[in-house]
Amino acid sequence: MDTTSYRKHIEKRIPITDEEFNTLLTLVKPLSLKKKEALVHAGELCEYQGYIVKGCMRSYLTDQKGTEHVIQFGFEDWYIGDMMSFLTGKPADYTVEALENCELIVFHRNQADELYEKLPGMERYFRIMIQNAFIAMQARLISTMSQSAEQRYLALLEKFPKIELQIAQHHIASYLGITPEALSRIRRKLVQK
Amino acid sequence: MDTTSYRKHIEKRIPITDEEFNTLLTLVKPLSLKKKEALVHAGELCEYQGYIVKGCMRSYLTDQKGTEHVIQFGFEDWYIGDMMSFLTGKPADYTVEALENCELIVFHRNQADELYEKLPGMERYFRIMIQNAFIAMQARLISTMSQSAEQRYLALLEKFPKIELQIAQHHIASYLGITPEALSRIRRKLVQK
DNA sequence: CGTCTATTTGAATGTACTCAAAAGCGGTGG
DNA sequence: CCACCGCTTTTGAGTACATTCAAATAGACG
Repeated sequence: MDTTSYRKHIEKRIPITDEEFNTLLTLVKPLSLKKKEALVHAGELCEYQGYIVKGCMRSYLTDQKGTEHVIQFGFEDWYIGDMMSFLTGKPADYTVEALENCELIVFHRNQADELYEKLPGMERYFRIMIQNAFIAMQARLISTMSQSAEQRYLALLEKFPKIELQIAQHHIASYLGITPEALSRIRRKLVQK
Repeated sequence: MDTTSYRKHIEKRIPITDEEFNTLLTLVKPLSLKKKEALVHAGELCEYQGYIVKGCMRSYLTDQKGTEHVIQFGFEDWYIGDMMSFLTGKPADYTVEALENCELIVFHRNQADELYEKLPGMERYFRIMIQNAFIAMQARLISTMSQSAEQRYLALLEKFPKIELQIAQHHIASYLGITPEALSRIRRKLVQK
């Protein structure tokens, strides 16, 4: 598997030597997922955090009524997984599923201690990753609280102009926190303008 | 100022010697805020992260229409501040305000490098703090997306049974993402049962 | 081509919102 | 100690937006 983008992603945040990167590669492994396969199912322990080399994924929660809620999409060069479960060892709340055939580089939670011991710099790298995830999550909460569904949809399109080519409308609706019917009506209204 | 709870908070997550803790104390400072005073105003740089020794606070965002949205409450032994601004150096989105007279221990962003250099273990401590913040934020997003306002209100009461003694109802409504009128009606309905 | 799923459309319903006004409560000064 | 003021909470009426349920249309895939 091509690890170029993975290395670049790390080097953007912390310095890393060839030797260190090779050590890192002994602690992670490639994983292919076919469309609809999952990295983790809700209720299981999330053993891996995945770096997406190719493809796109979604993590979602199924509520008491059986409705799915998309928590996050993952695109190339993003991390995905149930962070809570991975970090705490509790069962995952989310299912993390491939929306198309995907290539991941995955990191097992049992190797976290070894990783931080052998490559202390990675502690900072993961801190930065989590910071970014936190900031993104907070931005999303704010937009949910302070904007209309239409505004959120437009903001999403602005941020990811090609999202509708990759991701089904009902998944986008779920991410926005509305029903597919509601999104369909918003789209119709926007086209009419 | 009494730093016992602060030290305990750290020791729960990482080992720290007397000497290290004393070093840490040279890098932070106590700060008192009177009711309604702010640690940071939206639009300014958030220079400090605050550890709340005593009192309670809220961070909130004011949207285009002038409506305030409570992002987070901070109670004793919690951190508060605009993480995004603190970490990135961009202007804060939130105002972080004391809801009653407060005692904080604050950490200045310019001292972050020095802190991590002198006390490398703190890198892990802050990673854990951010992880927890992320997990909490995500849980909140999920509850906003998958539960009714009434369910969210009941869940909040369960988590913080005494919250209504400390925090005004309209702030709680704002935190729940509804208007004060809507919360008042939910409460009436619950009492009638 | 046929089947299954996704998307669109329609109609009725519901939840929370806005605007407006009344009631309640707490603190301050006379 | 009471009267007043400002702010919070409650209540009412009308409205907007998204939901639910149901059905029709469109697309994707074997």
